[in-house]
Amino acid sequence: MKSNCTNPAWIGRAECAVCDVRGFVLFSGLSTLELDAILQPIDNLRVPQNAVLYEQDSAAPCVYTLRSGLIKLKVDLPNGGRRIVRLLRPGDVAGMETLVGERYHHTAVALQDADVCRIPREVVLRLDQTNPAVHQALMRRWQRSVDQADHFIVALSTGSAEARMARLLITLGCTGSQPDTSMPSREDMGALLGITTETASRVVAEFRRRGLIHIEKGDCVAYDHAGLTRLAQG
Amino acid sequence: MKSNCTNPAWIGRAECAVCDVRGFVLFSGLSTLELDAILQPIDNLRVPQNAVLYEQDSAAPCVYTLRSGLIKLKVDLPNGGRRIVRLLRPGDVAGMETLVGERYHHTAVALQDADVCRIPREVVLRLDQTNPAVHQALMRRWQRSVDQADHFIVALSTGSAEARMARLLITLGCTGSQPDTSMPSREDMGALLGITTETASRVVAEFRRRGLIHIEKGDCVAYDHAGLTRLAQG
DNA sequence: CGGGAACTTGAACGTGATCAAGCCTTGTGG
DNA sequence: CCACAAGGCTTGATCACGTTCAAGTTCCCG
Repeated sequence: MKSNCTNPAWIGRAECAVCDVRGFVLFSGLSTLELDAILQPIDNLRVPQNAVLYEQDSAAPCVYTLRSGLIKLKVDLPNGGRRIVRLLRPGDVAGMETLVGERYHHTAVALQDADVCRIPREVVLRLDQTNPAVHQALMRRWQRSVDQADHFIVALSTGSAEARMARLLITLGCTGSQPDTSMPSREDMGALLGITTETASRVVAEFRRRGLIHIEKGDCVAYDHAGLTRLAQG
Repeated sequence: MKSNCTNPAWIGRAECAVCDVRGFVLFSGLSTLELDAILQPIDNLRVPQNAVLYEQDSAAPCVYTLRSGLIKLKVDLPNGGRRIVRLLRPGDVAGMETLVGERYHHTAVALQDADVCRIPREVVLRLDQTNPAVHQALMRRWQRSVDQADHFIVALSTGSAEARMARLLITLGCTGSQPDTSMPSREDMGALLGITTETASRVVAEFRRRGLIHIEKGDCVAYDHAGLTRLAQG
């Protein structure tokens, strides 16, 4: 991880003003001038795949906005297992619990190389109080977290393994941009859906045989979206 | 349901100032004077058991604070089933999605007779902008929703039926006050845990045989808290 | 090319779903 | 006050699905 925003010599600083997430992230309501004023304490970090962004129950001084990549929030279970409770994509915010509490509620790990901005709690709180647009954006983010959590309950923790997997693939595809998406490991899929790694593997294999998905080199897939939607029903 | 706060003749209006939830609900930061000024558009409702407070996807003009009782938020599944995604207790807020959106995301139904205050979106938004304490309270409520949703994923949708049921009973017991708590129907338990009504019934019966719980007249239980905790592990 | 991790596959087992009765409680009308 | 109907709860028998444990296999990286 390297830091940028706090380095006065970093010419990339200006990039924040044109940052491609700027339009839909926390500070979208700020003028370039305002933006510049608060950039000082903000760090831009690269989080390599599988790196831990923060650990559950550790002190939580900062929130993070995701500029690119994919991040999972997981919870460690008493019996040694783990459960993934959220997937964050570009534009999402991680660690908002710092705004009303002391510690992180999850462990955040990059599923794909990620690019994040680290923002001290105080900066967000101050902006939240002074700038209505930021405040509005913050409320939206919070509601978004709730919606995503609900989606995990309703879509990814309900019904047969087959139905859950279909819904997961559809959810991943919703990233929008490309028609194909990179796939998490079978182990992560298991932790996402509340099933074992083996079952995840079997279901994916079966989907492949039926021609519902197609795995190219590496980890990308193309869908028979209609067929998956049918399976997702239950 | 009868209305109170909007009725000028309602002497109970003063009760809001001494309302027992006042200390830990949205408006805890307001003076009695401020409180009085905003009371006008607020309705106090009684929601009988099994009554619907609001319907999923319907227009959402208001948020509701729960003063007493128990409310479930459920989602209807494409295949006809339903899944309960949250349980609200006194002090919780329902329908916060109205603050950033147009429609309710769940159907809210009273599990026990409930007493709620209905507050128009505009009132909350205005207070949120003008009163820092209200704003702070709102953020806490939002985070609380997220935490509760996470709990449903991690505790109530993970592991064997037995473990889930144990965690549910512990969660219900956490209401705190009495040592015994009223139990939801077997059907609701199923919808809470993502299992069938029959399995819910079997597990409860088995718990009873083992002396882990005890069901008195009506729908109240007393726990062997230690034993349940052991089962909850996995 | 070799070693390791992730993935795949198989066979046996166990848990929960399903379908189908029966039972108990509650409320209603004769 | 009893009888009966209705809905929720319980229980049983069977079956399917997912877990578990144990090999293989493939892929990737050094």
